[in-house]
Amino acid sequence: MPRTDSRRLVLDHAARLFRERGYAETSQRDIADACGIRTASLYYHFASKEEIVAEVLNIGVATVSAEVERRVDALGPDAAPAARLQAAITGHLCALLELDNYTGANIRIFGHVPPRVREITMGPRDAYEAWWRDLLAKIAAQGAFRPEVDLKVIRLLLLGAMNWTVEWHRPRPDAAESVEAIARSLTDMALRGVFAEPAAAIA
Amino acid sequence: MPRTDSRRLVLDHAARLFRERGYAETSQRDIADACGIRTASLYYHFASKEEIVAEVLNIGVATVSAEVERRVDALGPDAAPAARLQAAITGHLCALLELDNYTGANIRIFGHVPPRVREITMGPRDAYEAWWRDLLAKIAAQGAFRPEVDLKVIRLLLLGAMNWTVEWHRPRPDAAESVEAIARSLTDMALRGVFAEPAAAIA
DNA sequence: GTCTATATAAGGATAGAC
DNA sequence: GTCTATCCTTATATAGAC
Repeated sequence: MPRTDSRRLVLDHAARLFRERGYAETSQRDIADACGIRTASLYYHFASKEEIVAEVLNIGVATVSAEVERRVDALGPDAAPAARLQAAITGHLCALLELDNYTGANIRIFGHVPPRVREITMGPRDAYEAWWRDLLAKIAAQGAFRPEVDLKVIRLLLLGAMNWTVEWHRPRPDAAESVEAIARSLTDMALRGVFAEPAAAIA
Repeated sequence: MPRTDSRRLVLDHAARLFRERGYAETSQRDIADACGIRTASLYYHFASKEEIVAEVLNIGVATVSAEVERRVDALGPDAAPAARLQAAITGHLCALLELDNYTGANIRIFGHVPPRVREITMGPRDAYEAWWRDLLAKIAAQGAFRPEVDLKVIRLLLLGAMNWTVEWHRPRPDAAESVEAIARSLTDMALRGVFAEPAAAIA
C-alpha cells in the first residue's frame, strides 16, 4: 500500500466538504483544491462525482454502525436495558459529531443526493436502522418499556433527535455540551422524562 | 389584488420543490415549468433565485410560528405545563408536515442555502427558537422540570426530533402515524419517558 | 498519478418584443 | 406579465502528454 493513500485523502476532504456545505454546493474543484491537486486527477481514483459521494455515504454508515455495536457489545450480554440504550446513543452521537466527517456527511446530505446514489447506498443504511429496531425490540421483550409505547415512532424520534445535532452542535473546549452530556440528557429524557411529576402528564 | 396571484403561485411551487428536492437540486426552470411559465418570467416577480428562496424560508418560519402560538394561546394563561408543551409540539409538527410546504422547506434546506440567504433569513428563525426557549423557561420556573435538566440541550433535542420527521414522515390514510399520534408519543416521552420503571435508569 | 487543455451541458440572469 | 433569444459562468467529464 502507498505511503500516503491519495484516494483516501480525496474521500476525507470530500466527506468534510459535503458535511460542511452539502453535496450540490461542493464542486469537484473544491475537493481537488482541498487535496492540492487538479480536478482531472480525481478521475484517476473515481469515475464520477456520484462515485465519490456514494463511497463517502457508505463509509459513514460503516463507521457509526461499528462504533455503536462495539460500545453495546462491550457491555456484555447481561447488561441492563438502560445501559444498552445509553451506549447505543453515545456511540451514534460520537460517530456523528466526533469520530470523523463521514457519518455527519451521510446524515446531512443523504436526502439531497441524486436518487441513483440514494438507491445504491441505502442497503447498509437500512441495515443500520434495522439494528436499532432490534435493539428496541429486545428491550421491549424484556418488558422494560411501558406497553403503550409505539416502538417505531420512538425509534424515529430518538434517531431524529440525534441526527439533528449535526445541525446545531459545534465542538467546544468546555464540556457543557460534550457529546457525553448530550447523550446523557437524551437517554435520561427517553428513560424517565424531564418532568418532576410525570403523574401530571396529559391523559 | 389579482384573481390568481402568480407571484404566490411561484412561491408555492418553489416551496414544494425545495422541500422535495433541496435548494441546489431545484433549478429556476423546474420552478417555472411547474408554474407553466418560462424561466425569464420569474424575473418579473423576483430579482433572483436567492430572493425566491429567502421569501420561502421566511414564510415557513411565519407559518410555524403562528400555528404554534395560536395553539398554545388557545389554552389560556392557566393551562398546565404539560398541556402547553403538547400544544406547542403538535403545532410545530402540524406546520411541518401538514399545513403547507413552506415550513418543511425551511427545515430541510436552511443549512444548504448560500450563506447570504441564511444571514438575511435567520432573524425570524432565531426569534422562533427564542419562543421555545421562553416556553421551557416558564415551565421550569413553575418547577415542573426536574432540577438537573439542561433546558438548552432538551430544547435542541426536542426540536431535532420534530424537525427530523420531515425526513421520514410520509402522509398516510391510516392514522397510525398521524401527526397527532407522533406529537403524543414525543410529548409522552418528554414528560414521563418510555421506561416502565424509571428507577432502573442509569445513575 | 497528476498534469494541461478542452468538450459539453446546465443554470442563472439580461435584453427587448409583444 | 409573459414571451423568445442570448450571454456568461460554472461544473462535470474526457483526451492525451508527462
